[in-house]
Amino acid sequence: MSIHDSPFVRKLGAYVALSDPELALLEQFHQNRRTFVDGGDLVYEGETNSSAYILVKGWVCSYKILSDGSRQIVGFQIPGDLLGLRGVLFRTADHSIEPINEVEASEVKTRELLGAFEACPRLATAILWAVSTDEAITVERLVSLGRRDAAGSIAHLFLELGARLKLVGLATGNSYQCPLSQYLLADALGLSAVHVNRVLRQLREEGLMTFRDGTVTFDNLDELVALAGFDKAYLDYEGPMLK
Amino acid sequence: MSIHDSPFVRKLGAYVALSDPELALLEQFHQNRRTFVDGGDLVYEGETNSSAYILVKGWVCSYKILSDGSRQIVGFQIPGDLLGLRGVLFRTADHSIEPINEVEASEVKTRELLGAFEACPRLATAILWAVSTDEAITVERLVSLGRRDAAGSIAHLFLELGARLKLVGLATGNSYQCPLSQYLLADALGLSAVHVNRVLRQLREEGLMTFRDGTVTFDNLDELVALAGFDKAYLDYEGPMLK
DNA sequence: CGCTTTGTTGAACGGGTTCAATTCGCGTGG
DNA sequence: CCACGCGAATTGAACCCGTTCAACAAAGCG
Repeated sequence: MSIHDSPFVRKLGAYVALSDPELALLEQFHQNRRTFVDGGDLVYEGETNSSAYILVKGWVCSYKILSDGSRQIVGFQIPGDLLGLRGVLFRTADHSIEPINEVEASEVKTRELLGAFEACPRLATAILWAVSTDEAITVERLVSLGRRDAAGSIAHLFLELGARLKLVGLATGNSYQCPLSQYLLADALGLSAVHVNRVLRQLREEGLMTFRDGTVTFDNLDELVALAGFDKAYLDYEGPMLK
Repeated sequence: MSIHDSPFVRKLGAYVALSDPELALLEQFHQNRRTFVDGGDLVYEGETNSSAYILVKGWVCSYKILSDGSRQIVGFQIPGDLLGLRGVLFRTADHSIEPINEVEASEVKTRELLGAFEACPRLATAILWAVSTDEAITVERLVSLGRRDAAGSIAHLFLELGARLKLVGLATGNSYQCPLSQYLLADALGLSAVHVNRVLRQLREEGLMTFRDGTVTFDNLDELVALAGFDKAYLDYEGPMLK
């Protein structure tokens, strides 16, 4: 399997044209493959000198635990995403990262990553683009928490995940496999699991979308997009922007 | 006035040791100084080929308008912050940027910025660090919207702003000047202005903090920090990390 | 086969919204 | 100098979206 098959490498290449030495460095990043399952987090909040990971297979979520014991999920990551970068850049991880299903990820240690930035600063430029996409996603989630109601917020999240999965070739048409539980959704949406359940039923009964047995189906895409105020522009990229 | 006096340059230098050519490029960035007042946004959502700005004086907010007319403020920026980077990287701005008081900012045009990334990729590395700090701030705001109650959320925002102002030398001790209206606070916190007003009164009457006539005062810092679950670690940086 | 996790539904409660009215400071024009 | 208008702050009362508590069903698993 070639390095070019990695969704992560293809993503970076879409932002910045990559030279051979840069591709070689990225190949290095993929050497240390690890597997994670339920129970063992990839990164723990507060951990120092945590590694970054390139997610190859499966889903993870990034989250924070509050002093009252409640939890806020900051985002979900899917194959091709880079995890735990802030933990490397700032020496201490400001959030935990938990596998949602069976996960395979390439570990990139602090020294490797910073060394790569020294050797090929253009790589850092490409990663700047990737991080900016992540930030756009985080901002949309923030808007959902602040100003969208529960139905709009849920619809927006499923539309976002669908669009992101399509970009890495893991979804086609109007449905996709989704390993999230209603509890995970609740912690991501700032809602209770009970209410997530009710709103999912409502969306299903209104013929907008169905989430059942790990499968999301968009039954009426146009109305769902209108309800969520969803505009996929923030996820798309066309490149390379830097030759 | 030397280029080293710019809070923005000092911040980047704290992440990555900057060479003379890199400092010269940053000096270029400061050539095109502009002034903004109430009514004219620096960047409009949907605008193509918008510029980036280095904020020199005054405060701005980044926001999005939803289809129902409501607004979500994504963040506040203060002197030393870089604005509108995503609008440059992705050709289209995904949010608007509005001046809150009288603002001075150095405009950095798309070509300048991308040209600088070509010429000095280490600059992009430094900006990657800056963007990651911004993302950490956005994530904390997301946590507030999702899981903190109104009082905790308000307290957290004021503590965050105080800590950020201290880092650029615009606050000392237990108080600072704050140009935000209760309407701006409401749009940032996902609350109504009415409720912001009530919670501010409650915080004042409980002796925790006072926000009046444009001045924030922390009357009981310890209890306020506890109420907000505030940990300033995500704002601090010690560098340079890359020599 | 019992135990745990996830999903489902009902009923009562509550934090925050909405609507509405009042006050206060301040700039502007007559 | 004062009347007027306007944005921001303030407060009360009714309402509602989402929470909490509680019970039960269904599925997976040792």
